[in-house]
Amino acid sequence: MKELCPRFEKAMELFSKRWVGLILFELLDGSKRFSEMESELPISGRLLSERLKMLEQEEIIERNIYSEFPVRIEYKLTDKGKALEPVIKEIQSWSENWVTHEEVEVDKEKE
Amino acid sequence: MKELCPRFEKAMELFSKRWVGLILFELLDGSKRFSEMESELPISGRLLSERLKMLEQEEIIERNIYSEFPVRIEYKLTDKGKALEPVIKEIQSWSENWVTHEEVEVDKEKE
DNA sequence: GATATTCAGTTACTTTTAGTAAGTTAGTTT
DNA sequence: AAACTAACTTACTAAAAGTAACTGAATATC
Repeated sequence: MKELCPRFEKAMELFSKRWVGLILFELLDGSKRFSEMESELPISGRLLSERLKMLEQEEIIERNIYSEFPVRIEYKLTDKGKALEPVIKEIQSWSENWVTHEEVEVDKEKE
Repeated sequence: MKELCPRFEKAMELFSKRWVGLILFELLDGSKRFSEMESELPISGRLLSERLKMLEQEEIIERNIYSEFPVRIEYKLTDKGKALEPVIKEIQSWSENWVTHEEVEVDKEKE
C-alpha cells in the first residue's frame, strides 16, 4: 500500500465517522447542550455521548459544567474545531450546487 | 427534531461513509483502475467494489470499460465529483495545520 | 486443446459499529 | 420522602465493515 499522508488519513477517519459532520455543524453557531443536540439531530443519546467524548479527546470540542439546577453542561468548539468551519462550508456549498431535490426525495422513500 | 437542510444532510451521509474521502482523493489526479485503488488504499476489494458502485449511482464517478487484454476498467470523477475537490483540499489543509505528529503515532500503536 | 494468468470483482463468514429502549445518578423541588 | 430534570449508561438487536477464499471472462502458453 502506498503511503498516503498519515495526517490526512487521520482527518478522514475522523470525518468519516457517522454524525461527526452534523455535530460540528450544530456547534458552529455557538455552544450547545447535550439535550439540544439530541433533539436537533437524528442521533441517539448513546452515540451522541460516544461522539462527544471522542471529539473532546481529539480536542475538537470542549465540555463545560455549570453547577446550576438542573445541571447544565455545554459543548463548544475549540480553535482546532473552529478551524473545521471551511470544511463544513465547502460541503454545504457543494450540496447546494450538486445534490438534487430528486435525490433527497428518493432517500426519504427508503425510510 | 429540527429540520436541517436535507441536501446538506445527504452530502454528510455520503461523506461519512468510510473510505469515500480517500477514494475521491485518489481520483483527484486522474482516472484509476480497481486494482490501483485497492493497492493504494487500505481497503478491501469487497468494500471498494461497494463504494465505487455507490459513487457511480450518485453520479460522482464514472466507470469505463476498455476491452483489451486483460480487461481494463477505469474510474474517474464526473463534474459533480470534481466539484468536491475544494472539500478534500480543506480537509487536507486542516489536517496539516491541526493534526499533530503525536496523534498519528498514538493511532499507529492501536493497530 | 488443456492449463495457467490477469483483472475485476463476489461469496460466505466473523467482528465491529450503530440503533433502540429502558435504567441510572446527582442534585433539587414540592 | 416522592417526584422531577439533565445527562448519561447499560443491555440488547440490527446493520455495516473486515477477511479470505472463490468465480468468470478473455487471453496466453505449453
